[in-house]
Amino acid sequence: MFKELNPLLHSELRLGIMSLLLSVEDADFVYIREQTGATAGNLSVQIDKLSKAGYIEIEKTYKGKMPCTLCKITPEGVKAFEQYVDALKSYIPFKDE
Amino acid sequence: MFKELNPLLHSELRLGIMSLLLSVEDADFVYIREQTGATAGNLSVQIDKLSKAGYIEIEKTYKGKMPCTLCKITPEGVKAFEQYVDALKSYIPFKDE
DNA sequence: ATAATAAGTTTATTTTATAAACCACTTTAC
DNA sequence: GTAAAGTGGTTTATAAAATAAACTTATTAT
Repeated sequence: MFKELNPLLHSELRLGIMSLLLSVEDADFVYIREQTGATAGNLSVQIDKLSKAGYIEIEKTYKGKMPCTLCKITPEGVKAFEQYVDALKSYIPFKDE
Repeated sequence: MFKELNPLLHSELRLGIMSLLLSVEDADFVYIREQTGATAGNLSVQIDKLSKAGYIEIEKTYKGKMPCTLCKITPEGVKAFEQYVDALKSYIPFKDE
């Protein structure tokens, strides 16, 4: 009847991160924080979870002298997101308006 | 950028309950438990939360001599569900296939 | 009468999300 | 230079949530 919702994606902030990363080549920590409105601590934790699940890749670089954490969605991440959306459809009658 | 996801609805079980109740006139506790696969304890708690939020109405009746808890979605519940779906769309590129 | 089952509820436990506190470094002001 | 403030995060502690286990009350079967 209802498909299981991947708990790693069924989280407002993590879903936002993934949604954002789906639409860009990559994004840095600060940009993601600004776009999602998350606190740095929360973002750090959630990014780490997504990374450990293999849904995103993290590259620590520098922008000038400042540290810069780049995030990029992986193919597994894209697949998991698509499956999550598919599962959601079992709960929700979606129509594009 | 991303709309807020009503935390009361952004829960796998509660979303399932609401989705189910949207499609029927009403449903009893046992039926909801069967359809969602939830344990009775979990279902009891989540139904209570939805009820306290005014999203569903609970009527305690009897089926023969057995207690029977009937649930029915309220207009506020329908509205909240629709808003939740709308918010979800800010995270997810939905297409009907 | 006793045992098993049904329909829930209450309570306790585990997990999760979130924020507060902190660290390393950089820039700005004196 | 050195102190103060700011940037980019991480770690740790707290609050909230989901979930299951244990319990209650009544019913049916033996």
